[in-house]
Order: sequence, then C-alpha cells, then structure tokens
Amino acid sequence: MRNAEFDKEKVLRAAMHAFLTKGYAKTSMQDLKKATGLHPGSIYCAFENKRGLLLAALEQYRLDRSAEFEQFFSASESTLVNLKSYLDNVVAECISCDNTQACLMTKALNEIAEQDEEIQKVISQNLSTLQLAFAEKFEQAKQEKTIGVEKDTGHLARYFLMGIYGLRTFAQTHPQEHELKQLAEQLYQDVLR
Amino acid sequence: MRNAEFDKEKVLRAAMHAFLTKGYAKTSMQDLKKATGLHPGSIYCAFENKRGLLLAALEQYRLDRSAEFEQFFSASESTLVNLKSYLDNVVAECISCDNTQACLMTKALNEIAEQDEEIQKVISQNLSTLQLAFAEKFEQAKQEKTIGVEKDTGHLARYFLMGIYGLRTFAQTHPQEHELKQLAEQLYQDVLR
DNA sequence: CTCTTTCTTGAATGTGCATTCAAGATACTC
DNA sequence: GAGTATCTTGAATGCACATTCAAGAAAGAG
Repeated sequence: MRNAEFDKEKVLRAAMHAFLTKGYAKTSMQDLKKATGLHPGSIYCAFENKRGLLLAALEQYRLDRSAEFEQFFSASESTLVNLKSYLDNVVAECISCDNTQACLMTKALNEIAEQDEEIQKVISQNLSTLQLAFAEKFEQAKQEKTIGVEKDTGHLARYFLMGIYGLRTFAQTHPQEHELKQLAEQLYQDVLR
Repeated sequence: MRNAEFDKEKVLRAAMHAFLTKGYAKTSMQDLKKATGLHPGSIYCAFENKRGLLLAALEQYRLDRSAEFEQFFSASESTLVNLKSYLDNVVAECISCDNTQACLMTKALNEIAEQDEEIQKVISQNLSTLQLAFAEKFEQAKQEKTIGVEKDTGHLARYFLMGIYGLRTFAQTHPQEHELKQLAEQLYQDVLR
C-alpha cells in the first residue's frame, strides 16, 4: 500500500488558477504540470484527463465559493447588509483586475459549455444553486421585514445574479472603481425597491 | 490582373458564425474552410492568419451590429420606445438559444482578450462605442423629456449595458422566456426611474 | 491569341499538444 | 527486511492542427 502524496485541494486550486488565467483550451498540460506540480501521469491517474481535471476544478470552485457565501451570511448583521457586503466583494474582485478572481463557472460556460453537454449541465446546476441560495436570503430578509412581503424572491435572486454577471463582464473592459461601485449601488437599490 | 472571387462580407459572417459556435480555439482551419468555402491558402492570403481572420470578423461584427443599432433607433417612435425594442430584441436572441445570435465581442473577451492585448483593445473600444451610443440615446430621451434632466446619462448607459451583459449570461443557463422578459422589464423600469 | 499577373488549390510541413506507459521510487504488510 | 502494491516520473507516441508553398486556373492587357 501507499497513499497519494499530493494535496487534492491544493492541486485543484492551482488548476483553477491556470484555467482562469489562460482559459481551458489554451492551458496546456505543461502549464498544468507547472501550476500543480504534478506530472502528466499523476494527473491522468487522478483525474482521467484534462477535461476530468476541469470538472474536478469546477467542483472545488463550487465548494470554495459556497463556503465563502456562507461566510458572508454568517456575519452578525442583517441579511441585507450581508448581501451588500457580498456585492461589494464582487466589486472589489472586479477592481483588482486579477483574472484568478473571476468566476470560473461563467468563464467555462462561455468557452466550452456549448460543446460539452455534461459540463453545461454541471455549470447550470451550480449556478441554479447559487440563485436558489440568493432567493433564500431574500426570503430571510422578508422575515426580517427589510423587504416587502409582496416581493417575488425568485425574481429578486435572478435579477441580482444577472447584475453580478453584468458587473463582471462590464468590469473586464472598464475596471474603474467609481463606476463599478456606482453600478453596484444602483443594483442594490433596485433590488430593494 | 485578376480580382478576388469571394465576397469578403459573406466570408467574415461565416467566420463569425463558426467562432460563435465553437469558440476561437476550438474552431479549426478545417471548420473555417467548411464555413467560409475558402481554402487555407486564400484565408492566409486575405487575412494573414487565423487571428487576423478573427480580427476581421470582429470588425465586421461591429459594422453589422452598428447598422442594426441604427435600425432600431431610426424607427418613428420615441427614443425610449426604441430602446425598449432594442432590449426586447436582445431577449428574443437569448430565447432562441442560437449561439450565432450571441455577442461575439463578449465571447471573444472571455476567451482570449486576457491573452492578447490588441484584441482586448479592439473589443474594449467597440464596447465603449456602444456604451457611448446608448448614452447619446439617453441624452436624446432627456431632450424628449421622457427622462428627468437630472439623470447621469453616462451612468444610465453603463447600467443598461451591464444589464444586457447580465441578461445574456443568465440566459445561457436559464433561457426561459417568461423569466428573461421579466428581467428585461425590470431593467428597463430601473433605468427610467 | 498570348503573355503576365494574380488568385486558387490542397497536399506537404513541422510543431505543439494530450495522452500513454514502462521503469523507478516509496510506503506499507507480515 | 523481503515482498508487494501503489504511486511517481518523464520520455515516447501519435495525432490534430496552423501554416506554407508550388503548381494550376483564371482574368485582364496588348
């Protein structure tokens, strides 16, 4: 017997970074070897192939982002304040102009989902889960009486998510702090209204 | 003497379609040959290389979208009504689930801009121009007194564009007519407010 | 009709890549 | 400490691809 030597989480986060920096197609096994420290054979042993590594990286990304989400909403503030913090964090990521802070889901969605049904499905599910999580938070805000009871929390979640997608895309060509903050502020206001 | 036989616009639109369907990296010269009807040699003669073909396709896309934009705003309605028509058209494109109706600018932005400064620049310029065009339309609406004089038309344009980006991304995982129309409707209302 | 110029053709080239695999290394078992 | 099972290594493989190029075709000039 003998156990694998590498730390799967670390490897997957390194792969995430590589894919986020160069995109899936342009990230070669060479790049992945350099990024993860794993030799081709090990990668193929652990993840079947490059596509398998992407799928595993997507799953790790989901876990990480999910934990981050819970972090934001476990703060001792009202749900709406936490929501604003979450949004501000998105803006901060945009301003940093650091590709590795982008969203791997939407990045992969754009590049490959159309060509690969399984990946499309995985990404759709993950984004649906996020949407649902937002809806729950809006439902919570309703109970905290910070938004009206007549609100369609499903719609609010969709609109909020749409705003985040838009913000991230917009920032890719115009990463100006003031403008992005203004956009986020209006998005937040519009969701509350 | 002898003139080139192919119709450059047709070729570029075919290339656009190919790139929109498979993405840049996964579109092989084989695919481009099939799509455009041009043999490799001709493509290299006319556009230098695959990257040159993409740049030319991006330019053609800009021209086509620009003409389409003018179409919408030359309708004999108020500027705001025309703006709503434009937005409804975006939604219709999203609902169609036809990749070739997606935005080549944002698609290319996601896949390659980070790796290629020139392409990044070209796309940024084109999207800035679109943003400016929207700002002008909002300015026009101001003069038509359909939006308040105190509005920051630059901000409105950015918010509207952000919404369109978000809508398009959202539709990639949830192309449901009712939801998209609802999102577009709120976006329109929020811009007017 | 001939010559010249330019365009078209598509097979050939070489490169870069994902993937494989057999030899070597390491840890665990008894 | 010998044996075995599993992991690691990285060079070898073969394929797919972008790009080139020389021969062939067509158009215009004179």
